[in-house]
Amino acid sequence: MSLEHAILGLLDERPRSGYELKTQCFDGPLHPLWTADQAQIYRTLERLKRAGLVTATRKRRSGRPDRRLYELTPAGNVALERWLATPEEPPIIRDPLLLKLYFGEHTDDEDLLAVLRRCRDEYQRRLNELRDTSARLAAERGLTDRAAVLRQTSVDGAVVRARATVDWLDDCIDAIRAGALPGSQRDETGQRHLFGS
Amino acid sequence: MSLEHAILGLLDERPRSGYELKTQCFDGPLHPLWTADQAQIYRTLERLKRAGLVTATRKRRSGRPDRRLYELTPAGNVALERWLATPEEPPIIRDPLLLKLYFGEHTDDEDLLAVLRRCRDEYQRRLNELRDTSARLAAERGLTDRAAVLRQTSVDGAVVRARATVDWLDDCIDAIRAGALPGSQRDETGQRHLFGS
DNA sequence: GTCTATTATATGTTTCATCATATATCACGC
DNA sequence: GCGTGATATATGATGAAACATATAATAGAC
Repeated sequence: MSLEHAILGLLDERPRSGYELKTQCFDGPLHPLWTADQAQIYRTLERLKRAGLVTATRKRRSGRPDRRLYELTPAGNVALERWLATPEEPPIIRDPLLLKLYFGEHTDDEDLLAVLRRCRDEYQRRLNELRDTSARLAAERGLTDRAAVLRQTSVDGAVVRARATVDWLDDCIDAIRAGALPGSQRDETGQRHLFGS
Repeated sequence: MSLEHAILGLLDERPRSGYELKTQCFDGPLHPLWTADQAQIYRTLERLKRAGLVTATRKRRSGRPDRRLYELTPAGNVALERWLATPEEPPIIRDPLLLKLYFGEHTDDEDLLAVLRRCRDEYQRRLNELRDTSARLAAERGLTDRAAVLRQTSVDGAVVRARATVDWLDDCIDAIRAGALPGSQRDETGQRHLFGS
């Protein structure tokens, strides 16, 4: 499971608590790349501990509730490195938006546009978030820092997809607004189309 | 759930059996957009039947085992149209490849390249599959056919992402091969980098 | 002193997806 | 007549993710 290894990667930097993993990592710089539920994080930490890949130590702190600091064991480090060097199939993407277009024959232009615009705005929001993350990584980094360059590369991978999607959605929206869909209210003649001609 | 509605969309064209949905649809033209396990299809059909959105009739056929033909009820049609016109959040994407780059500080260049190339090849394979699907849709369609244009648009949405991803991976692979990563065996000086300068 | 927000961890339930496996009919080759 | 492959449906087990809820300590406001 990838979440396990994401957590191992984060603990490889330094020991952290479940709370810190959630609030400082998965809700922070990692958010546009991988999100995780709080419940899932604690259960995964427990599982990693049972597997001997991390150890936990309870820390008492004045002024705050106790917390459990997790850190990598040598076995955890090995598991992380092995996972990092192992090629993997890219994930299967299931996007309801594509289905709504695919089956959209009887949906009218206005409804289609509403569906497309909502997705466009959300992809734009994610793109902005990715750019923020990228800027923050750039600010932290030294130019000879392998880790920082790889992080930017990783964020960049998410950026190119988000940008391609926003551009495609903009094209779709413009075309439909121009009445390019056959059978639309704006296309009584059937002469103009999204594709071809 | 989107699978439910994908099935409603397919049954809206014509009545089909579970087997046909699997072999002719989800393993066919729909494959690059949405895949579904056989077990999941039959269980979803059962659920749609219990919800009154489809009806099933057992068909005896000489030379073949019996099959159950499912068709939309009026309620099923309403549910489909309502879903189609409802905007929805785009899915959260969790891509292990991005994590492997993000945490790749201690991975050496050769291992990184192997990971990237494997993903590149698989995205290229998917891109080819999408182009086949697109070509088959284009061959079937009349130019004034709203359904056909929307299907091509939908496939096109998947195409632009796959292409953007392949291009990005090509850039990454070329850069690493050129020794652009700080700390790599090929970059003893630390002077050349993937980003900046 | 009580209420609220923050910090911190934990458990129960449900849904979706995958995998494995079971079962049955029929065509066809041999 | 026996195995094999295609057609066809179904169930059990498991895992990943989401959502809700519970609990508890402390700080600070009022």
